[in-house]
Amino acid sequence: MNKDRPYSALVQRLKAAGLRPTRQRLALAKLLFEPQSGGDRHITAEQLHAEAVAGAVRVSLATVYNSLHQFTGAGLLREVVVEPGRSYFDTNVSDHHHFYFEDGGRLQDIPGEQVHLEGLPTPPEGTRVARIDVIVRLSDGESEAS
Amino acid sequence: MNKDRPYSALVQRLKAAGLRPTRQRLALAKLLFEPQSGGDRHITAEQLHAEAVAGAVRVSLATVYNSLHQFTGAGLLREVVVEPGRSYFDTNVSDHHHFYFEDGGRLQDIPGEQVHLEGLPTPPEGTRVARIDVIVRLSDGESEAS
DNA sequence: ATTCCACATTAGAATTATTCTAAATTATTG
DNA sequence: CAATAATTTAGAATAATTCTAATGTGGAAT
Ligand SMILES: [Mn+2]
Ligand SMILES: [Mn+2]
Ligand SMILES: [Zn+2]
Ligand SMILES: [Zn+2]
Repeated sequence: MNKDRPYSALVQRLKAAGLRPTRQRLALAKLLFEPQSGGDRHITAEQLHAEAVAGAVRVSLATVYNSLHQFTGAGLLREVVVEPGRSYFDTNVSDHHHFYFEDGGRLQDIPGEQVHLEGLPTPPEGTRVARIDVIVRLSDGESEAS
Repeated sequence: MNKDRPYSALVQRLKAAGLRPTRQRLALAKLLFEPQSGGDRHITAEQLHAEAVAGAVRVSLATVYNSLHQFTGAGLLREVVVEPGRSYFDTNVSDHHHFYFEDGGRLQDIPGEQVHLEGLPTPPEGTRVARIDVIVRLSDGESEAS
């Protein structure tokens, strides 16, 4: 609605996270949190950098890494590891799980409420559960008939 | 019982997997599958290489990587990814899950039977579930009182 | 508006885990 | 014992990520 201040919501979001709303962070936040094609995103640093460059945003890869980690620290993103040597950053920070398509290397959300995990042992003394990740790895091919 | 042929069981295991029982593979298999301190192992390539070297086994890091991947391909090991840039190889190839201690970077098995996962959506057409990983990430600190 | 400085960005080098290459070695077969 | 194919290996190469140290900038204070 505000064509005059198209970034004001994002500016607030960054400020609230204690991050200065710089040109680079703002542009990256826009790509991450306001995608043209709605919905949540699962993206690597390299991919985001490529998008930025394609969108005529001047930003270094180092800054993309910095920003992704800062956003993650601030709870705006979540880091998901499915393969050695590749980190995905997830704009969906709610409790949820993932399908991982092993061929294409794509992630797809599984809403957290609909999954129930039972029978997990109590965590050892002196530790607490920081997070539970469920990753359903999918490969090509029809599933077996029952 | 067989002091004469202490490796015969491992030799069979490798042969059955279509892998020549070379000195290197045998020594690595022994470290992996016959640990002094019983129980399953979660180990990185670097760690296994260090153990081998410490045990006066001459083997290159490249061969450790090769062997770990060959063992994994043969179903003798399973690869577990919990952190970007670090692969653990798991001697427990049964269906099971993991506690991950974020501070020390250690993995601990959670038996598969005792955990029940319900409400997972059906995998998309043309795909099948290759594996389901549940990783319970633990950090230091007492858990909240209820 | 100008100054100031803590915070932010950046190019490029460095690091880390892993893979590749091509030559030397070894296990098995005949 | 060859002969052959599989295996090992040192070292180079790659890929993702982090680090360094120099430069730039947002925004508070004047
Ligand atoms: Mn990270
Ligand atoms: Mn691998
Ligand atoms: Zn997600
Ligand atoms: Zn395990």
